[in-house]
Amino acid sequence: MAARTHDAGSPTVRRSAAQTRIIDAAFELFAEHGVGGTSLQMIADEIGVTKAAVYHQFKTKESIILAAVEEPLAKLEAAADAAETESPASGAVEVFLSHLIDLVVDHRAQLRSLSTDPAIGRLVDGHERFQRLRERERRLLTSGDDSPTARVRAAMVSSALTGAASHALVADIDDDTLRAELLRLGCAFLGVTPSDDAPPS
Amino acid sequence: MAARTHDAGSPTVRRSAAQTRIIDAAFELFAEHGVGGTSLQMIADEIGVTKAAVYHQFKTKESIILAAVEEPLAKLEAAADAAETESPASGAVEVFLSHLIDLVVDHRAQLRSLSTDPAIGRLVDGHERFQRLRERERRLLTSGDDSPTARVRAAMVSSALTGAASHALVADIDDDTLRAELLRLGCAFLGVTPSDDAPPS
DNA sequence: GTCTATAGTGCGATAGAC
DNA sequence: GTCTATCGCACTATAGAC
Repeated sequence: MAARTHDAGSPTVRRSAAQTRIIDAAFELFAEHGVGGTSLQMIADEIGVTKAAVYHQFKTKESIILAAVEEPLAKLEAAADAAETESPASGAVEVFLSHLIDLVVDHRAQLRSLSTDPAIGRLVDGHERFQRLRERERRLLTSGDDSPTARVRAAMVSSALTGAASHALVADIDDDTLRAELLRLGCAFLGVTPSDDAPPS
Repeated sequence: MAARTHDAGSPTVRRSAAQTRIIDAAFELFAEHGVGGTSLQMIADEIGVTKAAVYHQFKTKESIILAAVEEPLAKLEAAADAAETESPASGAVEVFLSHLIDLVVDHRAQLRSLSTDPAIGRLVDGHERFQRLRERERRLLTSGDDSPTARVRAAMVSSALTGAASHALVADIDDDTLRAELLRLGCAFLGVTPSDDAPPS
């Protein structure tokens, strides 16, 4: 079994088994074909039911998209929670990076396209809950520094972690190695000295 | 006028004015809605013609997608050319980064979603020309080092530049400042000491 | 919870006039 | 180079039986 630094915690939203199967299939298909390139028919086919059965669980395609991104975004919120709780605050960045890396490596086959899909972005932008989340991420990654350098650095590290975990260049690297390298290089880039309570190999 | 380190060079493919209008509109719409979320009708409406007029210029939607990504990919090839020509090779990485940064900042409103769009990825993967390009990018960014650390670092810097240039966090930073910061931070991350023949402010 | 069947719309693509 | 008109199909979404 792989070493894992953090646990997932309890689910934010209760769902039926049928709903879970739909959003799992949707999550995979959205990543593979894009949201705009995924039809309800493809989702229904994937789990072996008809479109009508899917519509019984979710009234619109939009609600499926929201449900599909709910879990990763909830985990990102949990990462911000854990980092902001850190005291003294000096370890906050590393804690946040560590949780963030768990998240992106968990979904390394999916997150690259999902995190930049315009349909998802537009949907998420409409929810203040997620706007608050982005503000928290910004504060954590910039440590409150509003200078261009700090903001560019924050944008780079955020993009680097999400993008690199899903990059073809690292596809054959196992999860544990990838997590360790991302944390080491990410901390170095931000000028943080990582504590070496590394997961055992 | 903004300071620019590199010039675009001559076009790789000759196109009619009508074709140029189509691919310009398509490029914007693909970035805004995703390839799967952009219809030929939307492209036609954007430039004020009918679908049939678009089909007269491009036989399929696929050919429009390919034409839309041709220019940025040709510029990426030019960046690899310039870097590989560099002698001694020690400056190759910085030259490549510098050209790459020009490219992503030029299209900072579009490249984030386009570079990860599954429809584009699938199309580009089918062309050996672009597979060769990815191999060249890999060699340039890893300096030939195949270790996990080097590959993760390469994936991070590649994702960081593309992602950060289009990131909401840096939307209000002007192009020149953004280019300078990306080059400085990118070089630092790769352990390259940038020559300071910076563009004049 | 899943099904068949269908409404209504928009899709990619084509034919042929101007 | 652009148009009108259209084909066949897939789409989101709904109604109602089981």
